[in-house]
Amino acid sequence: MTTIQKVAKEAGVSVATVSRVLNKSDRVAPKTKSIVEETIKRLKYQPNMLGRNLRRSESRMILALLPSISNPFYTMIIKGIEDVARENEYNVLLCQTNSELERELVYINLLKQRLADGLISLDPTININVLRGVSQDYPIVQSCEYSEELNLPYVTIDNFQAGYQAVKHLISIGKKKIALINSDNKFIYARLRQKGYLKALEEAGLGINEDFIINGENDFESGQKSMQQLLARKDRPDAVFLVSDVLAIGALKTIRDMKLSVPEDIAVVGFDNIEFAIRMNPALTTIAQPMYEIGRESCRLLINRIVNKDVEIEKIIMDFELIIRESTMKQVE
Amino acid sequence: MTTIQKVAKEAGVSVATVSRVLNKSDRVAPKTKSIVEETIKRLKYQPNMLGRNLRRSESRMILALLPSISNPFYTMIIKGIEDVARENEYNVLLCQTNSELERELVYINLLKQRLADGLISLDPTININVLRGVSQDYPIVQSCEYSEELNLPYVTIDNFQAGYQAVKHLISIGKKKIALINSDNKFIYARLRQKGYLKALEEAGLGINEDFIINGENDFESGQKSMQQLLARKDRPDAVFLVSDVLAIGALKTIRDMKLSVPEDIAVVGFDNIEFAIRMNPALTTIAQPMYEIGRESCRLLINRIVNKDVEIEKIIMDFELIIRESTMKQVE
DNA sequence: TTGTAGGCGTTATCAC
DNA sequence: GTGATAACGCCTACAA
Repeated sequence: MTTIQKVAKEAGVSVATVSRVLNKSDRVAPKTKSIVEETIKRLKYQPNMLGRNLRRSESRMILALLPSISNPFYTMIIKGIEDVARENEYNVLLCQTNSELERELVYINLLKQRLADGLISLDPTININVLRGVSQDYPIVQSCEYSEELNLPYVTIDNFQAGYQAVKHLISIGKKKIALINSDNKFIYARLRQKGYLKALEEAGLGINEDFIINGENDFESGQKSMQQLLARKDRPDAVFLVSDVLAIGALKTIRDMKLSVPEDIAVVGFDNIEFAIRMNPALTTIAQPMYEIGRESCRLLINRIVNKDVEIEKIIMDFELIIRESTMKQVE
Repeated sequence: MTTIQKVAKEAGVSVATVSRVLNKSDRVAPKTKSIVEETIKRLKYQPNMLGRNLRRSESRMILALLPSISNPFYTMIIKGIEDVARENEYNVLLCQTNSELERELVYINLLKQRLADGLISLDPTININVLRGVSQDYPIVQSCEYSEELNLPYVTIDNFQAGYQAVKHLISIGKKKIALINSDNKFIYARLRQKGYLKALEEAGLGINEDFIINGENDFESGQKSMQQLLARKDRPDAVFLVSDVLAIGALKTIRDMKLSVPEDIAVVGFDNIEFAIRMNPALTTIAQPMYEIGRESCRLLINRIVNKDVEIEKIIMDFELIIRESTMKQVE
């Protein structure tokens, strides 16, 4: 293996000089510099990051904790995180927790073992007290899902407003019996979107039917099942707001199986605007979050904190957008 | 920060002893051991992996090179890789190359910089000669996509047989004008599946129409466009085999837009059996690969090679399965 | 401008 | 069974 020692010897200089050339910081004579650079190239020398990392006491690795990369919701967020990381010469370790506490702890240990410099939490099942403890010692940023109790930076959208707008839209196209298929209320986004849903109904003078609110997992399966449950009722809803496109895609399958039509029998609004949303049959009305930007901002905040532990704690609210498609529109024949 | 030194001092032993306890390899007196363990717990000591990695000259990090995690095709493969990695105390860095050479090179540099111990290549756009050069110095395994020229371990399925079976199925349901929407022929899987397609047609005495074979990108967009191209023809096909479900989903959208029915007007067979396939309208007939197992095997081979550079070069062919669904079946009303 | 040398935290080879 | 101590490869005062 070519080490900095060999380069130094070969170039007839000290390791310090080679190191200076490598880190282009210090002043080094142009002539010496070119000799060293030539030698580096000739010996195909690449610095051993294991040595550098130990010396600098950093890993230049960022953790992104998420339940599963299979959820298309995370795709663009991850891309945003990775882009900013790369711009700042960090690598990103995607940590699939499968929402299991045990896995989360394994990854959080990477921080303690110095294998990662910071962590972006995208969906914590973790005990809030554990997170609080860790966040005192290591840089942590919350993305999308967050806890106000923790005084940590986060990036999110106004989920209350988003839920409110989604349901207002359904009301505006004449729907009166609007159901909500939500994920677990342990999530702050779930609680906020539900609040928005309730506010919109109240404002429109539509009564609230508790049976029209269903909480469950956030996957296809659950979307299908929850929809079945709603459609089995005598007084079935004429519209449904689902807190994710994945849920909505599951629901669309159920609706199709029951030979009902969208949006005539049931209008459907999803959330996230994942790639598939526009390709569904019918194309899905949904709330678009600026996922790429959310990812970028999250990573920016984290790196700020890694570089300067005492930087101001930013809390960023991004804009969202309601995208109206076939699932709430009369089809043009 | 708690270091091994502090633990040693606190426990009244030498760092060597603490290290022995940590690595549970060497014999150490039960009494000493328990004192050290107690001290470790009390001081909440966690070994600094930066130090260990430098000393051991390993990073315990595995690279998985793939174009994009957004392609659901990779989801279960990645899970398989990660599971085996974790079982062997490795971490996996998912490297999205976006099929750009430049990015691939960045990640391959991580090997040279000792930040990774090995690499699983899932879709190389990289120059074969570059890969050959790297593979002499570092452990590399090819997964799904591979090059026979490189004498490297790989895990894949019999893509020729798979293409052959898919098209035979279409023939068996009475289709005669069968098109192929393929990805780029630079991929070995693309060439093999095409060969299978041709063989099935020839065997059935169906002529080959060059215009029925379309090569393009492997994404929704391309599936949509290629299908448009086929349906614009006067003698349009009555069936199409697409080399990925993602392409097929795009194609289904086009077919729907044109108000044609599946499978009556056009039967559709995809490839990969991604999660969405069964949830499409109509549900998609497809070839299922044992993706999770492919991932596991790939990682197993890689770790074998990391541990022992001179281990036998295994080449593993896994089984596939044709899954018949609505897109090639008369709908039961 | 350049070189010397200490140390980052760990493991592993010697002695004892 | 245990303890010194020398690496691993790099960076960075401090000297020169």
